[in-house]
Amino acid sequence: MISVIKVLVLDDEDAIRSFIRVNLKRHNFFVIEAATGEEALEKAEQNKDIKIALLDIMLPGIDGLEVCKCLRKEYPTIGIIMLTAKGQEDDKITGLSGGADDYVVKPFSPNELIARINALLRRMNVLSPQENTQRKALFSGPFMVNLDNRKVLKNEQELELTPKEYGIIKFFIENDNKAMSRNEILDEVWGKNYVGDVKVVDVNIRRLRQKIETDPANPQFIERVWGFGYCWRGGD
Amino acid sequence: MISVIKVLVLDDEDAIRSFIRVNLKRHNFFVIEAATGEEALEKAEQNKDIKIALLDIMLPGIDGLEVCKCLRKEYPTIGIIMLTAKGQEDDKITGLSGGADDYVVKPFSPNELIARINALLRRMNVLSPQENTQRKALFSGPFMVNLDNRKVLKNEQELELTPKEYGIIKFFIENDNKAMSRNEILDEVWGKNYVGDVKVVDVNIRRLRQKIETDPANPQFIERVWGFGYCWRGGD
DNA sequence: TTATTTTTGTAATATTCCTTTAACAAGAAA
DNA sequence: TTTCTTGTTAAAGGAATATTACAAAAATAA
Repeated sequence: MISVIKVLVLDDEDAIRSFIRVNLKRHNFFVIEAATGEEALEKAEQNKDIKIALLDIMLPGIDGLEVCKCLRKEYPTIGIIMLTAKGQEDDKITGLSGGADDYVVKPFSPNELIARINALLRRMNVLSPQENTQRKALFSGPFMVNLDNRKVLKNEQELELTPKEYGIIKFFIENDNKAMSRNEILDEVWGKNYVGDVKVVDVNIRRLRQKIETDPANPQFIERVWGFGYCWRGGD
Repeated sequence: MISVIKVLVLDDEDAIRSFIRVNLKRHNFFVIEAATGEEALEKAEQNKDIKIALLDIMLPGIDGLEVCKCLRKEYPTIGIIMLTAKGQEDDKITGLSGGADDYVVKPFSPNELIARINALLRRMNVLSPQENTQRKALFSGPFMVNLDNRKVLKNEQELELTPKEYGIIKFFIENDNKAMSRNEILDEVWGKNYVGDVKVVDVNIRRLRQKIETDPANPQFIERVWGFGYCWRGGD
């Protein structure tokens, strides 16, 4: 049974809140937003079942650290992740000693944020075993790569991938929208010591396309980059 | 999630502020202007989320260096680029030791300024990965060359370029407004070992023009330089 | 172990797309 | 005009990629 997980997001920048909201919603989190420390505490009061709080440290007025301490005191079971800008490294320690469970350094990718939240949820033991496994994963478009059991889903549908195919799609999704040369793929998936023709990449790409593309003759996820290699287009 | 990046521009000359404003806006920066040091500090006070400050050094009253030091002290995470006039080279050291992150020597081209800002933003790590990718790009007039996924846009519209065409336009834009001989182009795009007629350059230029010029019969971006080669005119 | 299945690499062929060549036209300079 | 440079076009040629079949190797099961 998949219970909805409520996440409180505190950041004064609209753009960042919006960025976080969109990405959390995509992963079925219920998002509660706050632009100020006061608002955050208010929202927490109203929603006792918040599981995770994402708190920006740098804020006008009551800052993220204050909010962190208050939340920790009032709701000891809540998971707290601090959002810190690079260069505020010192704040990490401050944040963690202030009762936070983890921190994410801006800029973070949606996938990193999701990964941190999922990791924290796992540590907090609020997940059922199924959910627990489900949350060790990469996401891209309709794909989910479960790093735990090495299974890949497309639209909740399991794909039957071979080890090489799994390696390729994982590498691609880790490098969304970046053109990768055959040799980069070879080094990553086959290892730097591999001796043999680079052409193996082509053949394996072909097999992978056969399995993941809606119309393998007109690939939309694995794009070819003439004279260079291939490029993953998750489309997020 | 393209969050707007606020840039503070301090220069006493209207013309220069205007020049910078126009070009920054073109690249989706939010521009905050100040004509005096006092005004700059005021504006900074009002806009805590300024990411980048462009400060002219030579100013009546509080000069750019003073402003730099104040900003650095009050807002340590802000990125500071000094604008120095040619001949004030000494100021470079002064500027950087005063806490600046970079400097640009006047007169500068819009593209140089944008490139410096983007490079600094990347160093500052304030960009989300997507933005970061977006900013690993070259700009020239309506063109954007994404170095990450090797795509070229003209007015946000993707162009379908072949590898050679991509190589040529990239080389051109890296050398905006500089006449390039056929052999320089050949060496860069085809490689120094290439054996064959230099004429391939002409033919490929022709095809590239076909794809990028509004009126290929009257090229405005790729200009011919009689008896020498070609020259890119981004028009910034 | 042996047998069976699955996965992977190789190689040959086909296909598509890109590059080069070459011949001619047009334009500029002498 | 004559000569040289550049632009245009078409077609040949070549290179990169896709596809396929088969064999080898590895993993799995009996």
